[in-house]
Amino acid sequence: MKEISQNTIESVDINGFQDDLLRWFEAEQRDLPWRKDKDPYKVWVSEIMLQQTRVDTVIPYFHRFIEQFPTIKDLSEADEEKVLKAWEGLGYYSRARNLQAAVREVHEKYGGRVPDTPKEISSLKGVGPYTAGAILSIAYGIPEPAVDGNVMRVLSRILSIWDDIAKPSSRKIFESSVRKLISHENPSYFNQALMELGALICTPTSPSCLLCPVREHCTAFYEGTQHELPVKTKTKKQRNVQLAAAVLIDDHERILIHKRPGKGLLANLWEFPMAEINIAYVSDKDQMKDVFSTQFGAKVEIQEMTGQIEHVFSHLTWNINVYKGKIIKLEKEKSDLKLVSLEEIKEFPFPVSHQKIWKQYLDSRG
DNA sequence: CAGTCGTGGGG
DNA sequence: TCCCCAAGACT
Repeated sequence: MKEISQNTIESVDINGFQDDLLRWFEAEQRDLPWRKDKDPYKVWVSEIMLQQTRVDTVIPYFHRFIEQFPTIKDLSEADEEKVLKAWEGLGYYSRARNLQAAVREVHEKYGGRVPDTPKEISSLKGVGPYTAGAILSIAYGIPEPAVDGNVMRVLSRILSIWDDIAKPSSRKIFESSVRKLISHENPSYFNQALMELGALICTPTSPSCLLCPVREHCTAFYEGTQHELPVKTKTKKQRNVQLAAAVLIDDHERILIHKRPGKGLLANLWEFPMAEINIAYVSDKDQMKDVFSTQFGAKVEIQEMTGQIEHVFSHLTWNINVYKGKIIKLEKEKSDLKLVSLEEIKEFPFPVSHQKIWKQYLDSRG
């Protein structure tokens, strides 16, 4: 049996820890666009974008989003299609739809002022325990915990907490730790500093303990267990889905696109007509014609298979056979089907997988 | 709780 | 190439 210490929070010099952490953050924090002011709306947008997404990825999206939707009123009045287009490529698109729904609620119910109580802010769509604490502390200076993956990693090492951070129930342990450790003079910087430390120093695989401003407070550093913490069980591997998609053109050079359902994977994004196929079949052109005809009520002619696309999601992989074809006749108007020109297609939000399809088509077309 | 929900970068 | 991951929330 491994001898481990646990819950050493009683032995932590809380004031010393706060001082060392905050001094480091004031000197070393990155110059990030959402740190220019404390506008709760901008803090909110940044926190939603940063969910499961790297800082470097978010930066250009944040700039464009705030330029296009500078205030809560602007985002409230925007078409969802525009919002999704601004989110295109960022992933987890329900974040964008939930953000707009929540912003509309703030606009109507709170007169455009982001609420500053845990109860009210947590009731907003897309605002979970982490985001609630982040907005309350960063925008309003309220000493609430904001426990993300960084904070769990950092505190698991400092306090030698061996609970599995993959389990939802573990977050409560870290929240209660933060409540004991948090600076009431500057909860905003305290929370941001814990995350910044996790991002820059106390990294997952090779933490830079010799550069760490709080290593003197760190149990894992003393015991040499920084590479064993945090404990995190791994996820199981995903399944594969075999699909066929087609770029279908009518005799006016217009392209047929399909709007995905409002729930589930890539909800409300547009795509080229696509259907799941049985790998057991040899998917020849005649069979693909039937697939697209029945699925989309369109009389089509498939010319050739132009390529294959593999796209990996968190929990599944798409293998897409891509076809090129012509539209003979659309049976009737459907709101989720549209014929668009080469110019118009740029206005619609597509998932990255179908951006690949479009790029491949344009290349093959010369 | 366990599965769903994206994407691009890095070891 | 493969796998893990990165400032989580929802069902």
